[in-house]
Amino acid sequence: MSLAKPSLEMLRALTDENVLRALMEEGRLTRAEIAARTGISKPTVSDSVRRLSEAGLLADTGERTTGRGRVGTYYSLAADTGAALVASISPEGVVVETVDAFGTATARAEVDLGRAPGPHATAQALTEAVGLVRPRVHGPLRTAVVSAADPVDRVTGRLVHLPDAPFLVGDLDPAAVLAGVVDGTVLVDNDINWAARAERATGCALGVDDFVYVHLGEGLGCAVVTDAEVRRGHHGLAGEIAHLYTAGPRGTALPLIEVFAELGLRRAESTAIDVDALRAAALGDSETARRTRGALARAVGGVLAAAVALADPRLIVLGGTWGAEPGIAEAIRAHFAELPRSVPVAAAQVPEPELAGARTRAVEALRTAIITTRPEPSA
Amino acid sequence: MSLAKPSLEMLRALTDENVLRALMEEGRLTRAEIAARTGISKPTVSDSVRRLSEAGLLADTGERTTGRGRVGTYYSLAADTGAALVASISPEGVVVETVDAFGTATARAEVDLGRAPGPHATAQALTEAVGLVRPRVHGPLRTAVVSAADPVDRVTGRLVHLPDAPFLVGDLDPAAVLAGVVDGTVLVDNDINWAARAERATGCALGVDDFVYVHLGEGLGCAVVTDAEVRRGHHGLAGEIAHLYTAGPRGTALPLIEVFAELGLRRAESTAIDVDALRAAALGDSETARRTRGALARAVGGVLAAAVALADPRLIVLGGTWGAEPGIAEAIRAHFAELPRSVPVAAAQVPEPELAGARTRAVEALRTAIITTRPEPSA
DNA sequence: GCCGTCTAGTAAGGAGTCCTGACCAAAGGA
DNA sequence: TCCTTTGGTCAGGACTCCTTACTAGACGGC
Repeated sequence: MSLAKPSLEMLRALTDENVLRALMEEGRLTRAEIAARTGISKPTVSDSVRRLSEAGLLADTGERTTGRGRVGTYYSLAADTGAALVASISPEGVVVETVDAFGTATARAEVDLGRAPGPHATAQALTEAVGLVRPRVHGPLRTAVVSAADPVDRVTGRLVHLPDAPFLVGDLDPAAVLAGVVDGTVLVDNDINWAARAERATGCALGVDDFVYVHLGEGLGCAVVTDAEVRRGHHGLAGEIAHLYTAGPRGTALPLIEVFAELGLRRAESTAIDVDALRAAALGDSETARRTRGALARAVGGVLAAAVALADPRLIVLGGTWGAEPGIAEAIRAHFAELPRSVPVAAAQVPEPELAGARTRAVEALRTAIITTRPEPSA
Repeated sequence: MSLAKPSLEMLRALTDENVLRALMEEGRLTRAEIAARTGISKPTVSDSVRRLSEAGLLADTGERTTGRGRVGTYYSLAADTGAALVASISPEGVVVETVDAFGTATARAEVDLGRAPGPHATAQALTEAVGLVRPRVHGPLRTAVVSAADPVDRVTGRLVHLPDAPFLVGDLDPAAVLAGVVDGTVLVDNDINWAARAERATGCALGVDDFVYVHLGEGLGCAVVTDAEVRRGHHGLAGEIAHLYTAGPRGTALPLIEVFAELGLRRAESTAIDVDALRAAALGDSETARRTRGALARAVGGVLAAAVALADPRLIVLGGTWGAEPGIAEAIRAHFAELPRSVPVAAAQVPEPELAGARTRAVEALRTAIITTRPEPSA
């Protein structure tokens, strides 16, 4: 780790960054307001604003202050500083959004796949959705953040098929599909990791630095958040719990995904869980439903215990199509509360969590992209 | 997260930090050498050296360059910039060292507890050992780093007793014991975490950003390293695997620590493992030894599989009094290699790993303490 | 033994950044 | 109409870093 070399240029860049960040957070500000917010003196802010305006990053909005005193000039980011692309990829289809540096979603398109899933159709759907939003945004697409419903290789960004886990979307390289339309980097991560980030930003894990998010849907997975970050592991496969040994319905040790096979809750010809069948089997007051819930709670409880032992979370969040289902979540919570070293359990609450998490990161990435580009004065 | 406000003072502080860090790494340097190393110009370095000398942080060593050209003056950290304390606490006794900002150990003392373990005797031993090293160091003890053979509460720094895990040292608050002799902060962590850091710094996990260190000794535990840091979790209890469910000797699911009870390898009146008995039972060519090794390998293998699923390490390191034992380690490795999603397994190799890891951190902490103190010029 | 060479360090000057304090411009209120 | 209030500019100064040129002084070749 080499230390940054001090220089006046670095100082000026820091001032510009302060000004830009203030405007990104507030939308529009006068120079006096920027000075008050950042603590930087008024003349210095004026200098910075002039530099950034000449570089094309800021623009006079045309608006003026009203009230006592001299009229102030509102500045804001220039209209063509660009946008970021956010995409969510699942076997059901593709959702694409664009966001600007203020975090405002500027366009959105959805393309359903219906009865024709698969990697090729998904890639086409992604291209189509991007084509729908592209004309609606000004300036370049400076970065993209993608959520995918399969494990993602941390280095290559490609979707990965693990043994004993369903391959929901299939072999796909989102970065390659987007390479033509997006200028900067494309960040791809698993939908569960994005959902966990969303719960931490705005949901039931608000501000919690250490928690585990367990996703129970067609696929099984979890996200481990420690020290305020999702930890992806070496390949990006941290939290792939399908093969984790836990307690099976007859008390024997079984890989988690096999529990669903024993219970007859997997879809034919696949390792994916049949969520409708599971709901039908586990919900209600019948004795068999109660027994199924118990089996699910024991199986999931084993996973939670392992997560607690290894990650020591402050909280466990249950998400996914059946994980957040009240009847089932309650059974899991009740069983887990009996174990030693139990931890509070909460249900996920953010809607479209994978998109929300990816959107937040996209705004961050776009902002740093804007700040780090320091082009020569254009005018 | 508020952004640092740019100022000339900050720039100067950065220059001083560059100069100090260069000297900390190299020991002694002339101003010209500092300039070459840091990329900062010679006049600026001369200014910084004058400032720091007047503040009492640097001193002319009296040494001069030899060779062609004008004689240069070697500067180094002043002798009284202080030292850091490193302590290792285990039921066998206490080891205390002092280190200076160059990372050199300047004094060492060991106090064995022999047949009188327990928290009270340990606290006394710690005080005694500190008393032995204290007169041998110049300047203040500006920070301390402690390794303890029990789980450590991340917030309070106290040793913690978990259900179903042995309490080897016992109820102790190292920071309170050291409060009188150490000026700055006291950082306490579990010995296994320190050992993992040591393996990453100099051992078999050199430079690996994601790995899991499994400690198999009297107690059981592991350290999870992701993104180049040991992750401690909310309470600091990440990696406390004694209660993790795994495969027992008869194929049933059992908490890891119970496996040793079933095998008759625990000490009387305690949940601690009888390492001598374990060695006697598991080593050698007999059929029963082979069977015991198999049982151990299956039990540990379940833990490794859980760690792989949740943390996705690039490597697994086996440490501890019997975990690094070749015969047993090989059995574990062979069993684990058969599982899906297997990962390379290595044996720990750093001697006194908990002390080595704590020492490295102590040097870092001491260095930042020196850099952040910016006292008014003393002369 | 002398002189050129080479290197550490200093001096002078300048460019750049930020700040303080004074000042100016213009709108609203009394 | 005049005063107050506020955004913005101007002038001057403090400070930091850099480049360039220079000095001090020891080594090595002849």
